[in-house]
Amino acid sequence: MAVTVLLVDDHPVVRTGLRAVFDAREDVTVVGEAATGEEAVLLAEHLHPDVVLCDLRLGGGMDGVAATVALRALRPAPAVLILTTFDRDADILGAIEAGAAGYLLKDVPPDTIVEALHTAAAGQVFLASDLATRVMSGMRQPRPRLTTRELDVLGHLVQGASNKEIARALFVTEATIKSHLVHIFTKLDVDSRARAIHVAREAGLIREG
Amino acid sequence: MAVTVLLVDDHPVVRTGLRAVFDAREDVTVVGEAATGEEAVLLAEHLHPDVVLCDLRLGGGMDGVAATVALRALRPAPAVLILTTFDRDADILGAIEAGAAGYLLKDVPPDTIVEALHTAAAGQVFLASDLATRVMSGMRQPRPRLTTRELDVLGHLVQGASNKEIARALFVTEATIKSHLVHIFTKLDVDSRARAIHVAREAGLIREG
DNA sequence: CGGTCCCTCCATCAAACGGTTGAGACCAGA
DNA sequence: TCTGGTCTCAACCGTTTGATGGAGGGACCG
Repeated sequence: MAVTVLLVDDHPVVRTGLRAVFDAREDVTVVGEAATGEEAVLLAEHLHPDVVLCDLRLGGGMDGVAATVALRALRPAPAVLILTTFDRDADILGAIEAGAAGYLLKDVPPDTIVEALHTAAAGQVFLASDLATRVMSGMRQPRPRLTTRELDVLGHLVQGASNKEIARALFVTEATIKSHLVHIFTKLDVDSRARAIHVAREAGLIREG
Repeated sequence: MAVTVLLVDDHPVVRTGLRAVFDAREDVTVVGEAATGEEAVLLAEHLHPDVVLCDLRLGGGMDGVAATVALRALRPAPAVLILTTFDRDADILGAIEAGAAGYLLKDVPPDTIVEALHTAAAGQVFLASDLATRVMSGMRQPRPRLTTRELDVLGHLVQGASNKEIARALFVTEATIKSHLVHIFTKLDVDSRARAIHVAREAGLIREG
């Protein structure tokens, strides 16, 4: 029997391409398309697709990870398959943690996407082999958990602000910023602000990747 | 008469989508597809398309900008239209400087792509209005030109290296690094390494965007 | 050949930064 | 109630950084 799929991507061209691929096959049925995460949740609620095929970067305020969380909270919950161009470890881990049933890069051949759809519909997880090994190694060293305040400081840090400037921006003393920085450095296992900026970007702890 | 187009994108799904869009129209004819820059140049040499529709990020060693330069060197030279997801100023400026006839974001409606194809085929430049204003403002403040050595130093800088570490890595004295940094700071108009990292990323002076 | 970059290096010095220790206040959960 | 985590602040000290001003050699070019 055919797997029912909801396409979610803010690029009309990509949706058209996916629909063209699936329409040519018997074993996959596209039941709808959405351009944003909000739209995707609304449609999934009514269409009950087996799988939602979702991009990570979406137009609206809701990104792919947030959309995944919302979709998995539905009853019955569709499987969510992430299809995107970004292969940063942080993105992949974030998606898996959010409950995604798989992570695909857009440069894979169409047959692989179909294969992943069936795997996801069967309740299993599909990960490309090279990604899988990276995820496993990433699991061993879990992403550092920064507090909201520390993320505030980090946000200014990556923009090149000095301690004094961060202090002014957050309405606290420079001593407080230093204290936060000590914790940040410890959690990120670095010993300088410059390196903190680097690993923060690598770990995907900040927006605008 | 129909515009002949060569599609260049490393994502099969996107190529399929574009082909589906164009095949449904009378005024655009797809004459070929390529997944890499090298392939694109080879095909363009034989197929003589009016326009090459090209992604910025390509699989092979040649990116969209390099491919644009190579394509524009052909005789007769096809118009090159960049279609991508990245809207960083540095990418857009780089493409225009390389001789692209336009820059489109993948979230535009298909009709806009067709419109841009006709504009490019007619020898004119097509830029989305919001991008156009940014390009103009960017032209006023041209991208800073760093020497190769300065880029070496910057490369280590953005990875969080200290002056001492950069000196060791480049087999020179710390004093030399400081000297380079003074020049880098001057050119980037900053006064701290952290801010230099930030504006270097913004300006697209370093790899791995 | 002289000029202009570029790369290299030196010395000095104030300011900023990183690391440390210690501590009080608040709040949520055991 | 006490504990743990978070956020806040302070004082101290050694190191790094950035600014300043110079200098020599090599490469390229008109």
